[in-house]
Amino acid sequence: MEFPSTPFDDSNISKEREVGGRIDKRKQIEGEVKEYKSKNLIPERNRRQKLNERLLELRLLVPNITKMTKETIITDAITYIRELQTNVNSLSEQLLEMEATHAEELETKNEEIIDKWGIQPEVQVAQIGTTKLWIKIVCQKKRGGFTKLMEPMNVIGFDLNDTSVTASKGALPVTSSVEVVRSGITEANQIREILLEIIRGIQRN
Amino acid sequence: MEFPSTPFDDSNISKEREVGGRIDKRKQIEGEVKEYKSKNLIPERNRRQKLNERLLELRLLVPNITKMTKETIITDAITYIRELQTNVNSLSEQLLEMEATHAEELETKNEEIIDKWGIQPEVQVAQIGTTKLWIKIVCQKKRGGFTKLMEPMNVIGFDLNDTSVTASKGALPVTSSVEVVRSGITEANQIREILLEIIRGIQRN
DNA sequence: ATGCACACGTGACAC
DNA sequence: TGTGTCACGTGTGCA
Repeated sequence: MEFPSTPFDDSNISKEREVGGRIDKRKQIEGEVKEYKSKNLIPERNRRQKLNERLLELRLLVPNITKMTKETIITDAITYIRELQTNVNSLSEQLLEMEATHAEELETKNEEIIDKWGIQPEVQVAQIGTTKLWIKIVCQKKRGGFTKLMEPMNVIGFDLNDTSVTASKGALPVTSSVEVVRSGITEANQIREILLEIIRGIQRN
Repeated sequence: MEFPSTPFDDSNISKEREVGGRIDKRKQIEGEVKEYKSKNLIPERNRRQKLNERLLELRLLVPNITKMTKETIITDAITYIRELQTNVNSLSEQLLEMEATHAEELETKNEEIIDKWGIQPEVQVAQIGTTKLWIKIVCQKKRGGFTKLMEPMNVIGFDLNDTSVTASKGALPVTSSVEVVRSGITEANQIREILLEIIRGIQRN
């Protein structure tokens, strides 16, 4: 990284360079030695210095500097800001688009799977009492599927009461309140897995 | 949107304001009326004007301006640039991360599906000659699956030669060169769909 | 020599 | 009253 040119500097400050060519000339003309200083002099010097410091700081922040002129520093900063703004815009656009396509792709994949393999079985199990469960099952409708689903549950040791089956197109939602009659299994998640396996078996055959 | 304060302006240019307090004083002192103008005067005016224009342009580009001071314009621009830079960084990071998680999620979903339903059947069909096809099938390995796959193909009217079956764990890759003996179906994609349906039927039962 | 960029000191002006 | 910001014209050095 090399700077294109020498920057402006304040190193001449209070050097004995004939600054502004002002004081000295006046001295020559008037023949006086009265060194008048404006009360503004020092604050103004500080102001200029601070401004230049800020300018250098800005220059440090902006890459691809062409020249070290005050004007070009600002101009380059302007183009750089524009660049950054468009970058931010395009990036957030990409992000949103990607989010959308992501969701869409997942949806497409789900549809594709349903199309190929039928509805993905869904099982919720909630333990109500010590021996009581609430179960919700959604699986693909199939000929004789309901009895095929109920049979193994009896085998496992579940006693169903208050079972509601709402027939919908393609899907078979079942909610049931279950009394666990003879079974050591009481952990909801475990029961859920077992039911899922049963349903998959039915759905495959 | 309201500007916080009056901007600096160049409207005083060439007004009869005792600029710099310089010329007039000199006139008073020397008693002459010679209106000396530095050759630098006009270019310097233009330079200042351009610089201020740039400064205003910069100010226009930066939101959340606190004051209209030259220094604050630059300072605000600096903080704004920093802000934009961090924005760009975080956005591109998010983008990359999202890309990664996206791919990962799809992969997870695929694995999940394979775990639940077995390998997704994959069929490629390429027509070589008028009655010759090249077929590649990858499906889940199953007991008696191969013969179950071959039978219906004979029924459809395919005559298999140069069939290669490479047994792999879980998967059953089959590549085959097929002579279409008695069948009106010659469109590759159509054949592909039929084969897929057959495989799905096998995989379900 | 010609133009350009700069720092300088100053008066004016606003708050 | 001061305190801060500005535009101005200028002299200087650099390319």
